[in-house]
Amino acid sequence: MITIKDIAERAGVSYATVSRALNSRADVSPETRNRILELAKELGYQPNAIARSLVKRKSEMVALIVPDVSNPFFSDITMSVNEAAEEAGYTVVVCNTGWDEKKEADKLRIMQEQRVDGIICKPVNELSQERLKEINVPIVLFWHAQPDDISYIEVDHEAGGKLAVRHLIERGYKKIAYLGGKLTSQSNQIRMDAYKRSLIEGGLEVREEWINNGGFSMESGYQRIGSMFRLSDPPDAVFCGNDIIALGVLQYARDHGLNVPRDFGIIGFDDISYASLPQVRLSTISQPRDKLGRQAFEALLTEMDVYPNHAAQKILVEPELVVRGTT
Amino acid sequence: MITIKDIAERAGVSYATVSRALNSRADVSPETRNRILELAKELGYQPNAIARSLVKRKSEMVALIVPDVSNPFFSDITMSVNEAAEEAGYTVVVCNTGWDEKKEADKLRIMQEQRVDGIICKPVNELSQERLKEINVPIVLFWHAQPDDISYIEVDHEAGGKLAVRHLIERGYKKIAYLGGKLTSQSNQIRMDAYKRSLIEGGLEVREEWINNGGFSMESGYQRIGSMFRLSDPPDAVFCGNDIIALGVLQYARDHGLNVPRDFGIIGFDDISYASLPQVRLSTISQPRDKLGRQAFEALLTEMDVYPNHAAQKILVEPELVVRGTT
DNA sequence: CTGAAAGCGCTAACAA
DNA sequence: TTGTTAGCGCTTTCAG
Repeated sequence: MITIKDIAERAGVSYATVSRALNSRADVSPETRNRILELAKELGYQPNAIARSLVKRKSEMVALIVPDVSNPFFSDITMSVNEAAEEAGYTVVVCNTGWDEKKEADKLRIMQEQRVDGIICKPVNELSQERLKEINVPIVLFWHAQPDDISYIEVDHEAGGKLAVRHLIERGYKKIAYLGGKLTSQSNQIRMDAYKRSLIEGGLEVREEWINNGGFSMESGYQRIGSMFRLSDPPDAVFCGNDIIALGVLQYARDHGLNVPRDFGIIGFDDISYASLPQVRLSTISQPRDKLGRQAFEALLTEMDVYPNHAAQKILVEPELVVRGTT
Repeated sequence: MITIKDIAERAGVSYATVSRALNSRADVSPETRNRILELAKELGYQPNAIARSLVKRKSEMVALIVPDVSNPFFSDITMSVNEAAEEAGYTVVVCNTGWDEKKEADKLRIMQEQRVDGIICKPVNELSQERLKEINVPIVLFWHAQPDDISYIEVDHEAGGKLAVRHLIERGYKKIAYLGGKLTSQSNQIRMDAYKRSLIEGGLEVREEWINNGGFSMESGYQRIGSMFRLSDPPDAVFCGNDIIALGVLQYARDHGLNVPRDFGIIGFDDISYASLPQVRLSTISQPRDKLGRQAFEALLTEMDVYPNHAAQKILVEPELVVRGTT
């Protein structure tokens, strides 16, 4: 591997001069500059970013830590964060926690050891105060974070929940169920609360047996709606905590000959790409992933700017109702 | 940020000793070892991976360069590479090229400057000899690479193409079209050749107007099958270069009241997760993404082992026919 | 405009 | 078992 010293030797200058030329600083004579640049190209010189990072104390890398890259929602987010980062000259390290808090802690640690300049993270559960204390790097969360000094960005789940339930009510459904994700998920909580409130506002009853929280998977949705249909008084519509769950429900409906949306209404949350597929056409609450990703990165940028102070940005992105075939 | 020197000072030892203790090397007395470890924890010491990388000339990072992370196929690959890498103690940097060769070249360069220990790459097009020369890092490609000294892993597209077309013929379709991806894509070429050969073997005619190559998107599939249906003699089945294209075709069929599979047969390639969705049920050729990802990383590991020599692994993964509702 | 020299934080000989 | 020392490849004062 060839270094600036090699170039310096051949050019007959000190390696400090090479460094200056390569970084196109003004205080180098055009002649030596060009000579060095040519030599660098000729020798196939590749700057060592590691060495540079060490002295500059900046890696030009940011970490994106998500629970599941293969989940379309997060892969869209990954995409848009990547785009924004690239424009700003940053490289993104994508980490997968697999919804495992231990792994999450590991990734958080590893990324700090790698001295990334900042972290964007969708935590599995709420990050404890201790864990937050341990993080001494600019960070932006996809989460309704409580601490004042932490920046977050999120969709307005409250508004989203209302949107969904009101829509169901307008469509004439009377027995609306909620099939949520993990109970520990705060956004799930918020959606569920909005669900309950909207039900009451709409003059409908809140029935505990129509509320169920569990995994964020198709299988889980399939299973859980199945149990609900075995109730003596089953629901006639369901608001799902995310589209994946809704897809499971749709599959169940299909397998059991239910007519959607006539006999049973389904609305999801997220608007993942599946949702718009032919013969899926899931009604849902759209989270604008491109906006989320971009804004998250921009928030991180300003956070990095003011670090170690905090910009404390609290960004709430408005969701949107998308009506398709299942309601 | 606290360093080993800080710890050394407090512990009253040289910082070399601290380094030894922290790396749990044998030649440190248990007492000093424990003292140092405690001190490190107490001070919240976080090793600087950058500094370590600089001296060890290893970053414990590998790059995964793909055209589109948000494409379910690649996000699955990303997932499985990630898993395998993690088990081996590596961190994965995921890069997105957006099917843009210029960007690809950039990413390749940047990753080398970051001194990743290895690269797994799905090139947009075939990498030129020059470009290959410029890469002085262990690399594994998702591609039928020609050079003897380059390792690659790929699905056996030839076998996949045969599988698809033979299946269509068995089902009784007589006028089978091919809707491929970019003509410059070698795997697309191979599938198309297999398509033609299988047609001939099956006693069917190869008609140029039933062959069309274009973008790997739903929109593209939708548009292109539309043009084909406007032919005076349209096809009665189509083998699509990937599932995304097939999804576009399915949408077209649905929008135009075609009965699939009775009037028109559709088979895709990849078996992305959409394919198994309720009311999609796309017949397809499955590429085992978990296996692809894992094996790619393992190949990279042995490649890194023997570097700068080459292991020259040529791995062909067998695809599988998955029959669902569209054929 | 250029060179000398001091580090960035760490590992790894080589001595002691 | 521990300390001393020389770097890894680069940026950045500070002189000249």
